[in-house]
Amino acid sequence: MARRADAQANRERVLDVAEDVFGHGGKSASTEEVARLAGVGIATVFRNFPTKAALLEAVLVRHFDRLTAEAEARLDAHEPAEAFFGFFRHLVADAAKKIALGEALSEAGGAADSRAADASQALRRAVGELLDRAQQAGAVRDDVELPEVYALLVGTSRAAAHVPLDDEVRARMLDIVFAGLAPTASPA
Amino acid sequence: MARRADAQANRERVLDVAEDVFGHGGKSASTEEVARLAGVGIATVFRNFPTKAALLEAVLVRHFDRLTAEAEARLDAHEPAEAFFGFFRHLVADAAKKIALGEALSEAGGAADSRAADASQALRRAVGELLDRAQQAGAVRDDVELPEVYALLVGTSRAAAHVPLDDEVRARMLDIVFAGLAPTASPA
DNA sequence: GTATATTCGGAGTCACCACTCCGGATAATA
DNA sequence: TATTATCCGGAGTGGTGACTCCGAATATAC
Repeated sequence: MARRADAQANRERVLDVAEDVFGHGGKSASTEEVARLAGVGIATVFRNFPTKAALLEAVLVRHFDRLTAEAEARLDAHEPAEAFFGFFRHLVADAAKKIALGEALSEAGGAADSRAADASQALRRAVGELLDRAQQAGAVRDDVELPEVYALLVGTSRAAAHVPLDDEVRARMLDIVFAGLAPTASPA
Repeated sequence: MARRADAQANRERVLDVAEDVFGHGGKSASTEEVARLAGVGIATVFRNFPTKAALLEAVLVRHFDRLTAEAEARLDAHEPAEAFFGFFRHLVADAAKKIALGEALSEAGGAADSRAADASQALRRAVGELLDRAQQAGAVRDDVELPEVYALLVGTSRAAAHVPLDDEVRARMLDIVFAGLAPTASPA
């Protein structure tokens, strides 16, 4: 019932800054830097997020949730092919700016118990939905399944995040993958 | 001129163990663990490799060199298509067991000055050669170039290294990429 | 304006890890 | 076997980074 306003604002600022810091330096970036850039003391960070892992998790959950929402929005707003390929491009471009996301995308699959794993699962389901629709629309080969598509999504994301890849090369890389997913590609 | 034999043996054992340790835990694995598993004192590790970075570099150079040799060998032993696609598969399967390799593949591009960067460049050139031959043989689209192919190689490697991907899914993932590289894929 | 419960900052603690030092051990030589 | 130059192990050092503690500060309630 006391100073709710500024405390809440601080929490959100920390989250925003953390997304940025971990986005640039990966998860090995230090908590102190987050505090410094957020203009608060270290204690404030730890008061809101009891652990560095908790902070990282909060960042990831928010990021995953946003991506899931984006996937669902595209499902409604676009035709199936555009929704699927457009989201693929969107996610990879996003990952290019957020190292931690790529790391998390792959590792969240392993970590069984956490909100981040849940959020990651939700995203995966959303991608599955996108894929289904694209296949029903005949824009993607029928014989591909989610695991390999998701692996490709993760892989291209990580490539984009770690290699200094200009936009053009990234686009060409994705075009190759998309050609491989297209139904007209070399009949088995 | 004195104890050459055991010192040399120790150095090699350390290198072997380091490849394993960094392969499993990535580059953040500790030097002490390398020493412990190699059955030597920490000092012995540092006597042979003055720095953790130097040890890591030695591991990577050796690994890159092996892969480059493998690429060149396949160029001689197989027809162009089999050489290219076979090596692609080989590298990704290798990376699945060596986390550090995937990390290094992507980062060695950035680090300008080091033997690891040189070795990485040599590997890249070998892949370029493989690609050229495959294109000349008509097994790969003419309009793709090395940067995007290499990015795909790095990305699929990282996906294989971090996601618990069974062999089958990995193969299906690669089949999609290969279909995208094939000349019969959707004409632009 | 005063009281008070909440939040703040940053110095302090602790664990970990890269790296060094040095007295002891040992392979090669004679 | 005795000698010795080389190599060895592991305790010690310094620095970094996650996390805690507590006195100061401040927003709200009266």
